[in-house]
Amino acid sequence: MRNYLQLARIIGPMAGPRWLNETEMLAWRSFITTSGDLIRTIEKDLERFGLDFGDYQLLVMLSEAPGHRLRMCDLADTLRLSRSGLTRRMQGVVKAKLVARTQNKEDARSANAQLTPKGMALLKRAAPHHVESVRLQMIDLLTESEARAIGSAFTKIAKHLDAQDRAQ
Amino acid sequence: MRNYLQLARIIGPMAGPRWLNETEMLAWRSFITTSGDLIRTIEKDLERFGLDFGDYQLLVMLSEAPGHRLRMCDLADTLRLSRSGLTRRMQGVVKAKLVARTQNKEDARSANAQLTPKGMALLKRAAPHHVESVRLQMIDLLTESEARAIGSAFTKIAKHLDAQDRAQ
DNA sequence: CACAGATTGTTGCGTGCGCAACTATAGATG
DNA sequence: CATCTATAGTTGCGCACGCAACAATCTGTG
Repeated sequence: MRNYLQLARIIGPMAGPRWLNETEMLAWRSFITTSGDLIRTIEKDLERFGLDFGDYQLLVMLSEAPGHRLRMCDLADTLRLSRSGLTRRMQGVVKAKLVARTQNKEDARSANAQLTPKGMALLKRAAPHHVESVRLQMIDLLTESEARAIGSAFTKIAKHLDAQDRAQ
Repeated sequence: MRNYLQLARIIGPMAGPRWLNETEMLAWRSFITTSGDLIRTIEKDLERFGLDFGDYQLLVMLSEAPGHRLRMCDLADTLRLSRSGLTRRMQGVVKAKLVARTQNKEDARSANAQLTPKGMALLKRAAPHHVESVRLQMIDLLTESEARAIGSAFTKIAKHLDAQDRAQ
């Protein structure tokens, strides 16, 4: 019993839950409740191009890759999709001729996703509207310092998640 | 042609896309890529209680409602679920006896979701771990001013989405 | 070279969700 | 009071996704 009391003194008063204060609670709750609504709204603005948010992100990632091309598994990683999830999502954009499947000369297991000229053209048409939508629903509502804070905050969070992941 | 040039002078240089600057781009991209990862990680920490993130939010909303009880449609609204989505989600928590369906005396169309003592007990057990998880993965990584900025930013975004919604 | 283990992509299956259609009830309007 | 419209909840259906199992291929070690 004395051991327990000593431990308690070391790790604090029962190490009781460190509840969130008002500022922290607002940060967490507003983030949780709003982020989904925000993304859904921005996704709606993409509908007229026949794209959903996942398709758009896929096109963007390819457009930024060397040769407008990525191995399936690398693309899955950047999109936070499982390999099977990407297989299914590819079916849509391939059918729409926005992306083509090509084979990888160096590794026969692997396949490439290759942005087609049609896909690039659609992306170029959609991007200005999408950016305007992101501005209207989010960015233009923020002060400079809020934008900076969000950037630094989520960058830190991402680094932390990554480090944790790497350590299994 | 002269008309076009005059118009251009009025609305600006082709009203070309207002691309995001570096700060804005970082805010948007870090938010988009990280928020999903963050939520998935926090959801994993809830698994040992047999809850997913949706279940947990449902229990929290009920626990904060008067009488630990909400009409189905009000609960659906707060959870950002469709009515059918809530019907299905309820099946899980009702089967687990965490929530009970009760009838509404004032409106026979309507049903109530009622948090059970067992549900409340589970929430009380899970909450400290969940809060610790939220701290570890997000809140404790933020400076005071970042937390404040995220709170005010997402609150503004939510208000704006709401106002837009109300105006159809 | 042979073969064990890792990596890549696909498929079957289960799950969670939204939409549209439906039923039941409430409220409004003649 | 009759009826018409709005609201609450459920069900059928389709879709996107992850997991586990699988086939094909690559890599490393003897």
